[in-house]
Formats: sequence, structure tokens, C-alpha cells
Amino acid sequence: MITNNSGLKEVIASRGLKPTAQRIIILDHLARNMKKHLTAEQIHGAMRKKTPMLSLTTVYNTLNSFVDAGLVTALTITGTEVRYEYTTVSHHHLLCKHCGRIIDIEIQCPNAERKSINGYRVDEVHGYFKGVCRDCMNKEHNQ
Amino acid sequence: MITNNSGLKEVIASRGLKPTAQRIIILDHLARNMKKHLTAEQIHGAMRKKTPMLSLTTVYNTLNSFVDAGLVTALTITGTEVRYEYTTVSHHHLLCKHCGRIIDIEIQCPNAERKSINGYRVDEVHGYFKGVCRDCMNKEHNQ
DNA sequence: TGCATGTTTGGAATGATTACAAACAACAGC
DNA sequence: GCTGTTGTTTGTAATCATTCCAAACATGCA
Repeated sequence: MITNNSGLKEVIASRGLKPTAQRIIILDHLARNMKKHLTAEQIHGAMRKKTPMLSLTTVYNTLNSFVDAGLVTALTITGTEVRYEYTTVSHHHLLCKHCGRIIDIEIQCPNAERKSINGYRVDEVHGYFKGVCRDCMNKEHNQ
Repeated sequence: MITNNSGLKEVIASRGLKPTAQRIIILDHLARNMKKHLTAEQIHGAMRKKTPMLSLTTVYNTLNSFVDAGLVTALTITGTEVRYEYTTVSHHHLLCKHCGRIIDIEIQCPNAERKSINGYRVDEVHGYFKGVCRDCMNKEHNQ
């Protein structure tokens, strides 16, 4: 298996999680597909080729551990399934109502880094838009 | 049944939907519980007392129609179930990770009214925070 | 070597939501 | 007042993402 796991082991351990083989390959896959916002099912499907013994339950367990540890962000935009993203910089998202894609949106947001609001403690900030992406608008236009 | 349905019929009709008895009582219930962010199940449970024949499927159908018509907002914050809100003014939300409540957040947001971003068409803007509400922080503190 | 703890596994269970087909209601044209 | 059409409601069954659970496994420490 050709993997460039440099650092991932340490990243996992630094959050207090055991860097097991399963956790490393899952985080590696997320790191290689940063813009894709994959579902647990998709991750499991992609890993199956190289690691057929990896169970779907382990994928769910691992993703939940990563989210709890603040390593990965869970996006609940669609309402039907959770999409996972390896966290780098805080940013917003757009869900295209036509093709279902989720697109990263780099936009100025004064609330993105807030740690408290009206006396509430804030741990996560999520901003997302629903609309139609450029590709789908062009398709629409050409019909 | 003491209902003040004044206007609801017209509101429903104005969006191109037939103002059936079921639709009116569901919208009435949402209008009376604006801050509660109810689930379909909760709405169905509350209506059952007065209207035992109302089916859960109808509640789902009705809410979906309302959301499609832009009359009601679907909140997919929790990731486990959709919560519905009778739309008035655009605002943000906070999900308390301890008690599970969703709280309206009135906050200045320069992106709340945007109709397009980077060439994408924007139909809905959602901003939400995950953290801990004041009540739960106090409880924590007193332990 | 043996025990303790945390992880993985697969199959079964759960729970929210949708699909489906039959019954129903409203309403236009006759 | 009847009849057909269209959209709505209903209940049950199906779907699908996710979690539960108990057994097998891995790791590391006494």
C-alpha cells in the first residue's frame, strides 16, 4: 500500500486517540479528498478495494471519534446523511439543489471565530447556503 | 377548538397551495410555537389530541410542501432529524450540545441577505452555532 | 504469561423519512 | 344533481443512514 501517512499518526495521537491502522487510513483518505465532503458510506466503499476487511461500523466509530476530537467536521447540510471534511481553515459551504454537490465558499464572516454569543459558549460555527452552482446554472441556461 | 386562523388560509393560498384543514392546523401550530423548532413527530403528537385522524405522512407531506413554498424553514442542525420553523425574519441558531435545544440567535450577519456568491445563485442562508446554552452552563457550574 | 483496556467486526436493531395504492374531497362541465 | 379530474390524505410497508451489541482482537503493562 502506497500511503504518505507522514504526520497523520502524530495528528491522531495528539488528540488523545490511539493511531490504529484503520484510523490512519481513514484520515489519510479524508486528507486526500479535502474538497469532496464524503459520506461514511462513500469512505467505506473507497477503502474496501484496498482494505476489504474494514467494517462500516468502524468507519462510523472512527469518524465520530474524529469529530469529537475536533479533527474532522461533520456537515449536516443535506438532512439525509452526514458529510465529513478534514478540518483545515474555517469556511462556509454551498449545497447545490440540482446536482447535490457541496462546494467550499471562502467568504468574509465576522462570526466565524467567535467563542461566545449572548452568554452562550460557542464551540463550532457553521455557515451554509442552498442554491444552484455555476455548472448547473449553465446547463439550465442551455436548455 | 380555539384557533385564531386569521390569515393563515390566505397565507397558504398565496403560495399556490390549497388551504386544506390539515394544512391550516399544522401551520397554526407552527405559528403558535415559533421558538420551539419542532420535529414532524412532535407536531404529529401535539395534533393527535385534537385531531386523532391526522396521519404522520400528512404531517411530512404538508411540511415538505411548506418548505418548497418557502413558507417554513427546515433546520438540519442535529443531523438526526429535521426541525421546522415558521419563517419570519432571517436569523441564526445555536444548538446546545447538552440539552439539545435549538435557540434563536439575533446577530449581525453581512451574508444573511445575499442572493448570489461567487456566481452561484443563493436561495437560502443558514448560520448556526454548536455549543452550550446558559442554563446548561449554570448547571455545569453548580456541580 | 496473563490481565485490563480500548478497538474492531458483522449482524441485528432503531428511527426518521418516503413510497405506494386506495380512499377521499373539491370543483368544473354537463 | 351527476360525473370525471385533479390534488390530498391515509395507513402500511419499505428504505436508508446510523447505532447497538456481544464476541473477537490488539496492545501494552504488571
